[in-house]
Amino acid sequence: MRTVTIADVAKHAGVAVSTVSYVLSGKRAISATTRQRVLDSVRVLGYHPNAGARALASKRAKVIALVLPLRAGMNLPVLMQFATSVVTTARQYDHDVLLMTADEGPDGLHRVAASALVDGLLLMDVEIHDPRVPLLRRLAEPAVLIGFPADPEGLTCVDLDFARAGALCADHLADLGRREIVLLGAPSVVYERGTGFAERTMAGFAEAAARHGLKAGAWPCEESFDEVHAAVKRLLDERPGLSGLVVHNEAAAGHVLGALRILGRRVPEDVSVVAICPDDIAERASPALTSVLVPAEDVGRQAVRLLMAKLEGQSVPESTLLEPRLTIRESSR
Amino acid sequence: MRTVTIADVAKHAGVAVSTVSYVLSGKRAISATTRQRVLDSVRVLGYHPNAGARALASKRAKVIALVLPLRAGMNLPVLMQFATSVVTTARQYDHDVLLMTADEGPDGLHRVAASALVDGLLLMDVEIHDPRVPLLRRLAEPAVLIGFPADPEGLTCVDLDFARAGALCADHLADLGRREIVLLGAPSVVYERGTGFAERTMAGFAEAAARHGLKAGAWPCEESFDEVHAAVKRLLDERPGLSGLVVHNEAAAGHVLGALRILGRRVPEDVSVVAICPDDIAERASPALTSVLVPAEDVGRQAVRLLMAKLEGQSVPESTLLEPRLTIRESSR
DNA sequence: GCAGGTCATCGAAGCGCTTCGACGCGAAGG
DNA sequence: CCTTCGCGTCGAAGCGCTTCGATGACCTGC
Repeated sequence: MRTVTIADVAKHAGVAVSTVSYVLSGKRAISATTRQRVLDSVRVLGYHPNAGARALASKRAKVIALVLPLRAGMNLPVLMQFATSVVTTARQYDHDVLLMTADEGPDGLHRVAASALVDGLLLMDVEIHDPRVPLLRRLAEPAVLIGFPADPEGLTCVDLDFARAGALCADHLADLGRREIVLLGAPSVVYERGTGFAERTMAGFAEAAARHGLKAGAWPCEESFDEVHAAVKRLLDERPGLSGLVVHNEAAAGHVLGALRILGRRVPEDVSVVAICPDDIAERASPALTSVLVPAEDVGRQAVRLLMAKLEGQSVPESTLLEPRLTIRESSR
Repeated sequence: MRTVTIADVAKHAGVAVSTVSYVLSGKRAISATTRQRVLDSVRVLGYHPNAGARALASKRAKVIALVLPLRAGMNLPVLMQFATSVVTTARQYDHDVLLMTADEGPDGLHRVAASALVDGLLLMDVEIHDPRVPLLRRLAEPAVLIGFPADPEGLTCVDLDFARAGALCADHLADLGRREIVLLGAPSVVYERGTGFAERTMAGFAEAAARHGLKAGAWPCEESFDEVHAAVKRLLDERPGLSGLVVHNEAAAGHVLGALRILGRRVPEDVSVVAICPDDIAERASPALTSVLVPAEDVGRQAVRLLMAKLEGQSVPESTLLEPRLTIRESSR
């Protein structure tokens, strides 16, 4: 049983190969009757265009690369939601997704781009000084970045507006009458790596706190229960008047609540807690956390759309910031 | 700047196109001098073979599909480790990985296979009665499954030997002199879905417990802290003599320890706890959990190897069970 | 010293598809 | 009535690569 080719379809429908191609691509007008005949033949024979041949002739592989930082330190649920939404959205545009890990580095990107395996690139977890960015600028293939490098000039970047998110949290705590607040952030290694989003959150938070005249501070925060516990203990020792906490660290959020409980602080009576994390984590915590969600699905969808637009040759904004949304739950009032 | 083709390389090296091809594929003997000349030209010109053309001519895309269950209920870190190891291993065989979500279903598999987009398939999270299995049997493309359907006849399946894992846990607890033990498993929805590994663990556990003459039981277990807490409370009420616990649920493992602490049971003095989960979770828990790790990386590597072997036309075992390893930590003695 | 065999290389035929230019035909316009 | 146009369709030329058979050149061994 040989695989069905476009020539088989053409013969079966009694038309030329090119006619079948035009029916399938819609790039030229075809009469309704012919179109229907061809479509029927396609169905009857179970025809699927050969991806390689199509790519070769059209110079479009209909595949995009998704470069994921498959290493420790990232929040997995978010990554997954993101990946899912990228795959789903790409399929809506009739594209598939090639999975790459960041540790293939710039060479890997160059390889898939140069071999025309993919038409475009989606890079996640872009760092401030990302070695891949200079390459991207040189590449013919369009790319969309999740996150912002130091100089986004000429690139296309998408992200949650973390500065607004940080500010939103501070605003909320201020509204609740909390006067002394602290931001518990990512593990210190993340800051050292210069991942932009952590810093932008801090900046937005600090700005809003200052605007409200609050006493505010920001601490990095590790992810194991013991380390979180120790950090919260130190925090409460240094800031006995602490009444508001923003946790920008998905893995630590649950532990923070546990630590506060053990250390005799009631949430939300004594301390209001707000997290910047995916909804599922916030909801599962006890008490449920007021949170600004990282809209991983939106980011993925938006990123794919931008990439598709670029593939069409349309021009797109350099920077797309997604508006954060605060959901109020039990942990703050 | 047109992209460099094999013809450019041939001209630059002063040889025929086919010679370049043979140098690159190694499928025919080429003299050392010619080979070197060609390789130099490749380097100088920055040649990358066009993936589409290669696929078309050779009928090999050098891409495999990885079908991931990107939905709730799976353990994300494990999934990630697995995905990473698949991508890394595939690259070692000079293959790339196309990411697919399970929700494209059998049609999606058929599409990528029929369009020759991929040469083979790797399916994760195979269920007992998986609708994709009949399709796989019909497909020309080789496939490797992670997990076991009801009838693995004619397929190629890889998994941790969960029965041995369950038994290993029971053995360990018996060795410690624990006489009354319980297995806390996956959320009940997982059992209802008929995911084989959960049941096989239970079977192995029960068999070993019986062999040691232990009083044993098995409970499903949800994943939120509150539900875990409630379940553990109920468990202790019903089985006041409980002295050994096996937790086969990565998300709940940490919560179980917390619940025991709150309910006044010391670990490991009163209750020894063993988990079946990735090492990182076991290590991060407090006290650190004795655990049987799910060797996600091994599974991924092994699965890719099997798939590559099948692509070479070699015959491979229908079933590959990976031996579990128990790591003893603080939570049991 | 020549038949037979290697070894290294070449040329050309596809692989299955897209796309461009051409063509025939009926309708519209002069 | 003849030209012009546009619509629907066709044929053929690639796209860049692999692979098969062919061709010399060079050894062997009798």
